[in-house]
Amino acid sequence: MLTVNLLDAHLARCFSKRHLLQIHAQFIASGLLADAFAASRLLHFTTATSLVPFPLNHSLRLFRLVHRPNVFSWNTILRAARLHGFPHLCLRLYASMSAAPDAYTHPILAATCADRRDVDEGCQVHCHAVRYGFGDNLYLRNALMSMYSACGCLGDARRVFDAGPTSDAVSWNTILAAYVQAGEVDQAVGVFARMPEQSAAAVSSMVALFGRRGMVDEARTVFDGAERRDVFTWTAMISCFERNGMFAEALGLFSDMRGEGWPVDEAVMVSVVAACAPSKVTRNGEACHGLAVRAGLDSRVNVQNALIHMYSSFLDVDAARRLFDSAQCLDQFSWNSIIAGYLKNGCVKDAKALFSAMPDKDNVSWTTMISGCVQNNQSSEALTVFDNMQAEGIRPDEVTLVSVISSCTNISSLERGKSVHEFIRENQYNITVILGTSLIDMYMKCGCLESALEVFDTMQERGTPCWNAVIVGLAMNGLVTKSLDMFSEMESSSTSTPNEITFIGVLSACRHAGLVEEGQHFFKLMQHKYYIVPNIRHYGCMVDLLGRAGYVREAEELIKSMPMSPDVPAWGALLGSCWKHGDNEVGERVGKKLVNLDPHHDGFHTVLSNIYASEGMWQSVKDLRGSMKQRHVPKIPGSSVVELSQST
DNA sequence: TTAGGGTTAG
Repeated sequence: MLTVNLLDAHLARCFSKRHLLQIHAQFIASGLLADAFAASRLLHFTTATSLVPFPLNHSLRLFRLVHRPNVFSWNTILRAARLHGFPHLCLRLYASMSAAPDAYTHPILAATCADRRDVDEGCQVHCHAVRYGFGDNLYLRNALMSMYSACGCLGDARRVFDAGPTSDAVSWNTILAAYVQAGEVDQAVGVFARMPEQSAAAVSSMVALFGRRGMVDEARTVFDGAERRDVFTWTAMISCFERNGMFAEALGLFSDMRGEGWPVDEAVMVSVVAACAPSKVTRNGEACHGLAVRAGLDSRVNVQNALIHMYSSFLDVDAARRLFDSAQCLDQFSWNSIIAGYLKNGCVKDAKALFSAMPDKDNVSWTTMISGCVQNNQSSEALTVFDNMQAEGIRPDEVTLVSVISSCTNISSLERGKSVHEFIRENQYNITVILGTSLIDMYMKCGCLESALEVFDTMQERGTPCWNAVIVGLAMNGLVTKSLDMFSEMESSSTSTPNEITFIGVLSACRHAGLVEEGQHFFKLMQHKYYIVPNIRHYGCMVDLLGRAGYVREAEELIKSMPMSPDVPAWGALLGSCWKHGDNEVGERVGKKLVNLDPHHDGFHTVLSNIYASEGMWQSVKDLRGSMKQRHVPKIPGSSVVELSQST
């Protein structure tokens, strides 16, 4: 005769399907089905077993045979339905419950509503639980918080958190996760600071949140001050460095992590491989690949994908392709990465072949093709791909539209640009900083200043790139005063800080209008107020500005003081100015320099020979003429030199 | 019983 004790003993030794079915048979034969407690024991075992192919079906069949299932059995079957991927069954089962729910019942139901993101049913569960008197139960409140946050109702989650008499570690981690997932930095920071115990999970998610928002210092502070760290925490910090362009720091921290004896897992490997990708030195990346192989992680699809991306960045698309071809498992990332790899390496044909062969093209796949065409100077083709994307019914996102708009800019198609802008308005896209910037840039380059400024005026969030597009665009269109006014406005706005591109804009505005004093003022301002080290383009602008205005000696001084070697356009601009202003002494020095720098450029030979001619140095003229490729060059060389000087 | 953390492609 089977008793409950005997049943438990059997179940503890049950390792085969055959044995389980024997237990079942005896269970039914001995009439234990009428014993709600015994039934609950068997039911509990069957829901979790892998001995039968469909344990839920198996359990449901058994459940229906039980005479009067107790609430434990009901909870067991509800939990099983949820865990086996049938959350929608749960509320139907709940509605037919023959036993009164207990404190365990509603948390399970709340979790199923969270799984299905169904806040209406979640609310009903909440009401039921309160009506049964479980409103203050901590487990219930934690489950409800999670449900509300999964459904995007952060306010409700917070109300549940604040309303209860007590909260535990789960409550704190849940409300923190709610804010982190929603990207609510301020709220997350507040909760994190008040947490009685900052778990490794909490630290990891804060570091990751700061990392996503570009707040590297804040992430570092939390990481350094953490009492508890685990592999997740290290990965979050490494990834934070990686995604914010601090690749050396990422690799350095990985080295520290290994030095402390932490194991290397898949996720950290992915981040580290990603940190190796942008380097021109391939040694670190190859070492990481070796490490992945030794750790047995190189066959993981995510590591494979990161490696495909890395070898593509090393311009070794063949190595990337070998990994792609030999992978046992490919996912969306694999396809998108290898296609991006071909495009980065200029192989548009190969990219297209893979693109048409790939099984599911998502938004990223299409965007990869569009931006790849743009990178490879095939902007018209990019627009064709965009048309096909829309014909396939795939919704472009802001990143897609940025590439599409830049195609319009590249082919100077105001008409298409306007229609894309119209599409953006009709579909109520959020004009993000990058999207707004590309629209402004498009209108500016097409000469539609009004439309450009209209976009700028209607933007909610104006980042530095938008201001730059306006300042540079106005300067480019000859509206120098307006451009400089916008710069002042930018300086007085608290949200954006000028960067090196801003100063390229203002300096070229000054050059355009011959504003020497203003140019010198801005050149000092960028260095002393904003601590921006001038780059070769800033120097180029200043040299040209000074030279054109006749300050040839000052321009020469500046060019000599450059910390980097001046490029041909900078020297060329100065040579043009020397000729224009008749400073043959400087002109000769600069001309000689240029003839050495670029021996095939006949224009420089011509200017220099003209300088020699005007000084009556006929032998030097003859020598120069001998080294020129073309015999009949125009005598007055201004045009070619001027052209060069405009290259900024 | 309940909840929670890190990773890759445009």
